[in-house]
Amino acid sequence: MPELPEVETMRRGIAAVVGSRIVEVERPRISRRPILISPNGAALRKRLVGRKIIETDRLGKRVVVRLDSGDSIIFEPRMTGLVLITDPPTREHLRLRLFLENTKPPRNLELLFWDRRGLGLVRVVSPAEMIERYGPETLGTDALTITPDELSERLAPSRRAIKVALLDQRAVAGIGNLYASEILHLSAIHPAIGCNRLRDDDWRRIHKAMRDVLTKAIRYEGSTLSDGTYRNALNKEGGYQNHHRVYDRAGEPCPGCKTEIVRVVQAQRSTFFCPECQPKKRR
DNA sequence: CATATGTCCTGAGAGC
DNA sequence: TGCTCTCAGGACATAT
Repeated sequence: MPELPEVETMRRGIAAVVGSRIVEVERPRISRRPILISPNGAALRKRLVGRKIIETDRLGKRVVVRLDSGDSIIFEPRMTGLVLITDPPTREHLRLRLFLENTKPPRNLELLFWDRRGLGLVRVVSPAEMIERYGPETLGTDALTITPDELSERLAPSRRAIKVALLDQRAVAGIGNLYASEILHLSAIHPAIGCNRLRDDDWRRIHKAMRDVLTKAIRYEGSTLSDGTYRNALNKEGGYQNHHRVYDRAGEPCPGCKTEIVRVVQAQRSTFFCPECQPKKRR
């Protein structure tokens, strides 16, 4: 579930690791199928041990930790992954531990990757591999920096439903299933309308709603859903779930007009919307 | 080329 | 109570 707000919260939460040096790498033994960590074993240790962390960043839904060697560590949480600097939710699903040392307090820290379902991954990439895998040819412009014009240029030619198109990371990076529904409700756009049927004014509303929803969700440190999986870097719940307008609220009243919120399935994913505030036909 | 569908995974919750 | 089944959706592979 971690989308842009959750991943940005993780990134901010690990700020204390900047300036520290990696002194040891541990891959805890797990009684289930291991996640992908690339490279692995001695090669991983060689790329990381002795390296200093100079910066943290975010690329769409991935956390980036930049090293003084020029390499970057990419943490990709996918569904249930977490990047933490404190005790993880359980010992059982701890996937990677980086032991850190700093010249100033906190002197000793750990940078952890925890993942219950194990769909996430960790990758150490060179500058060239960084561009190849996550450059502008592969990954779209970040949802927080894209301009209204670029958003419509990238999406408007498509015949896909707007909700499905917003999930395409090659077009715009960072939006997932939860925030796509929230953004379209705030924009008053029906989720099944084809992108090529939207007008300039629609794109401007979508762009504004996208910024408003994502920045507010970051302010509340993301959404921890009923399964309780998502946590910030200190293993604390987010708060934005209490501000969801439609997501996972089928049958409840729309916050705008009190009509019952509807759940439909698009591209095998749940979409939530208000049939009154987000009409399919517009006059 | 654009778009659609299948796949991985765990654990919560439903239904019997 | 305890079993089986379904579902949640990140990114990517494969199919149409």
